[in-house]
Amino acid sequence: MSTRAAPPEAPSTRKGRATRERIVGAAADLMYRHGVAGTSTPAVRDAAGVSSSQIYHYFADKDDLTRAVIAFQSETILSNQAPLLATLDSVEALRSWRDVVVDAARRQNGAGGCPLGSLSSELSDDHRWARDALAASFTAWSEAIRAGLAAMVDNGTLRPETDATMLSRALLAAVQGGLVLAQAQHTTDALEAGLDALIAHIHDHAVVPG
Amino acid sequence: MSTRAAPPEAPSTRKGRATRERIVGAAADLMYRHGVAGTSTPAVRDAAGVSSSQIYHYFADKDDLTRAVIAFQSETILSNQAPLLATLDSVEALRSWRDVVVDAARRQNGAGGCPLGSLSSELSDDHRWARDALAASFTAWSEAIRAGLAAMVDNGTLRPETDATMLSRALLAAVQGGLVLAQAQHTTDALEAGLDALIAHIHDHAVVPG
DNA sequence: GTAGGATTGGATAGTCAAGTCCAGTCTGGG
DNA sequence: CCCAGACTGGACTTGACTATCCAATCCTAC
Repeated sequence: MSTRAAPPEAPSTRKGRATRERIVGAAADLMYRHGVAGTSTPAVRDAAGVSSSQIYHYFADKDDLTRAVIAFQSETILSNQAPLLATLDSVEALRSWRDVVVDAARRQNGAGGCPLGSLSSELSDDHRWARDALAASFTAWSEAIRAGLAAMVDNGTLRPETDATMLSRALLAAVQGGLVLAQAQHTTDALEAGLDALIAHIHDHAVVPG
Repeated sequence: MSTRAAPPEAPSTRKGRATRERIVGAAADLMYRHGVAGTSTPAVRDAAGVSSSQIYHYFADKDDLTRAVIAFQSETILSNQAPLLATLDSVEALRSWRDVVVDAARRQNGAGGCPLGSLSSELSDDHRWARDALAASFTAWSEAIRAGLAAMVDNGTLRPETDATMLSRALLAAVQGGLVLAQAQHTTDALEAGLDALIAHIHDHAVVPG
């Protein structure tokens, strides 16, 4: 219930911007590995190499810092995914997108899950502001997939009646669920199964050449 | 690092068993709604109508209580799912399983997500004991789905070469991912899209009658 | 009914995190 | 160079949570 206004997102000096970024980066890393509740501001302070007052100089409170972390992770993921999804022009390209996702999960044995998915699972129920931001990110992600599939319809790879919206939702659900299961099982089996089954289904809808 | 041994799971008196169950039930409910870290032992004490010492009489510490909650939720979910999955004998039966899952999510607007998925997302990275228990539950769940699909192969509904193992993993991933997205988006769109796409894919593999 | 273990109540120690305060240092425009 | 405002360091307050302790009460087997 603090009435203190949130500090501006971009500090006016170069040094200030660097400090703010260091704090967000350290917090994002810790929150990814240990959750928001499992990340104390003292831990962020040490990891970022700053002092307590810096954190509260740049952020109104821990919720405000968490907000910045959500924005940071959304930006990171979407900017990583966008180039891959913007060039979907064949089932082959879809498969290589799948490989990137699977490889990323495999590289860390499934640990961590999806940065957005983990944040959502922890925060969505109790914090409206977090849920809204995360829902928007998921929608943007799903929309990027949809646009990629739509391009495949446009270029004649997929039949015109393909429901790109539904398939993009299904693919994102498979990614999220596959990552949740990978986290517990330390295997990408479910992630691969989900994506492969859906891609096979999409392939069945491909326009048969000739 | 306490050296105190965990108390036995079943207290020797009727009253003791009832108290223990009340504590686990209250803790499961609170942890489902607010996460494990978001659930304090005082909150469990009040919700269960017991006093602090009861909790530590029946459980070695909060981790031990969390362990009991994981077991409770696994048991609850698997015993709810088992009857539906044991009778999968047609694509129609698969669709009604889908409806049960979707309706359950819709009834609470996606809030909460999957009790096991939420626990896993919060605990798997940091607590080996939790991850192992949750991985086992997910495996059992997936196996129940696989057995249902295998029955459909056996009775001739699905073609013999159907990969029931892979499809069961894909279905579970769709459920988990769909619930994660439902939690943020307050919509079962992704859950429905994932399950419907997979069921359509399975339907494509059904033995064509006649 | 009664002894002895099982169960219960509530106070409390010890720990740690969130957020505040203020004095001191840096930075950049004039 | 100089000053106003931006930035930094670290001690400190407050409050909550985990876990313990021990005396009192309740069961149940005998």
